[in-house]
Amino acid sequence: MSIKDIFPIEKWDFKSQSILQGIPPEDLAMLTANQTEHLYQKGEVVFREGAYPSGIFFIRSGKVKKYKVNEVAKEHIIYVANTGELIGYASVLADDRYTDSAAALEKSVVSFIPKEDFLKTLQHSAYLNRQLLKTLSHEFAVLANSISLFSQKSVRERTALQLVVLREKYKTDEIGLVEINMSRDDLASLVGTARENVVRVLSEFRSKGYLNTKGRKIVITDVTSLINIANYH
Amino acid sequence: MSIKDIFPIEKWDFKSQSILQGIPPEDLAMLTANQTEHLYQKGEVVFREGAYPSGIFFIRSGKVKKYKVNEVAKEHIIYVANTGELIGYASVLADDRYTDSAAALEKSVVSFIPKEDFLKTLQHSAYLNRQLLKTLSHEFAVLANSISLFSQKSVRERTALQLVVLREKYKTDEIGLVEINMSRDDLASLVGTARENVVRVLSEFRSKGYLNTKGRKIVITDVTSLINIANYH
DNA sequence: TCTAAAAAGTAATAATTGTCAACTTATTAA
DNA sequence: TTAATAAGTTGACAATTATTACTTTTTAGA
Repeated sequence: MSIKDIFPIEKWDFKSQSILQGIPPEDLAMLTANQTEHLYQKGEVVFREGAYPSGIFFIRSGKVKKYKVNEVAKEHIIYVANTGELIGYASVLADDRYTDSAAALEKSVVSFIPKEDFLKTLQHSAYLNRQLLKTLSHEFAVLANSISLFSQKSVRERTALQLVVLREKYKTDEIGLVEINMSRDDLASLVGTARENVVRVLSEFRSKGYLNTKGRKIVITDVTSLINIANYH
Repeated sequence: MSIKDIFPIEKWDFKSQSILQGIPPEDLAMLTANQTEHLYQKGEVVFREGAYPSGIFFIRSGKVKKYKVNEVAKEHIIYVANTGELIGYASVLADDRYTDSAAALEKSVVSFIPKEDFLKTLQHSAYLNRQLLKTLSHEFAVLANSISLFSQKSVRERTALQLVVLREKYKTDEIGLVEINMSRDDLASLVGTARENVVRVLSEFRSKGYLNTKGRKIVITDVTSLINIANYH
């Protein structure tokens, strides 16, 4: 049984991978003509909120957090972008500054595509246009889900849900046990609460046998129970 | 002094008005060829989450709330759409069911444009494509702001902020005092808390001279103080 | 492999928010 | 106009969440 039968993962995942999948080769060539590749260390910033976008980013490997920082320097993670996803493009399209920051959650390889190439390709490629509209609309729905998550669920429920979502994101090709490798601080700012609360909830889940932890690593052993706690009908 | 000098209203407002503004006449003609108009009474539902979209909606007059309903039938308002805004189009573009519901907050006139006309116009109009991409990207940023609002601000701060935003939405053409005419239940589900909490915060603001209330109507007399409470730097 | 430094985990307590009950003020329809 | 109904308001209290202070474990570098 796949998790998709019991949990609507698509409500929480952007799948911007699809943007470049199936793109006509000549459009892709135009888009990637001047791309550059860069290795980001864990914690390294890809772009910062408020800066003017000079291009878009494609995650070749690794994971990147998208987050906002408040007045007292506390982070709030809006989304965890995975290998194959495109980030930073909405700000280019809105002709606005970056509205959030992005930083590598683990060692990641990211390609940079200059704004000019992106916009030029957009003028030529009906396919890219269509895919962007479709993807953005979906991402919009995902964010709307996140908002009601915050306004209507408890810390315990939100933690359970984010763990289920993270488990999907940390899955590797080989089927087997999934290790979620994320600091408690990052997990807390994803759930939207204090680190202590996340730790407490994790302890409870551990004691009930839903998961194991080893240092920062989390292995979920009973997804079904977590899905029930997240209360998704 | 305009409010724009002290408060970034664009961070909280979709401005999807711009989608149809400046559209070439022939594109507009194609889009609106088969539109129908309908008067919605206060509270009447325009579309419901989970339904398959058959078209998009243009608000000719009035205000429409976009909301989600949870398992215990509690509403959460994601956004208040105003006269001139387009709604329901993201679901058509994502080729998905409606991901939220829409209902009139006051007597409203709404035009319906069939999905086929919308998609056909989209294939012909580079302008519409560009505007939609730009608008969706901006709306995405607005939702991201709402998420951090929830995760990082108290009920009191959120209430202050939503009042400032609502004041802009309830402004009429004539300059003068603005009456926010919204039920406490709707205001509470916009702020994301219980009705009682919103009432309490309103009482405090009233006693401090930031606003007056008369029944459900709210008149803000000191926006600056509210902006300071919302803590927007 | 040893050892600081960083991160994870725990407990107690304070602050905020949610819920219930009672009551007052508006609104609506007979 | 008035009775009935709905909506708004207030207070008390319970539940949840944040904060502070601290111990234990893990990690990364010498």
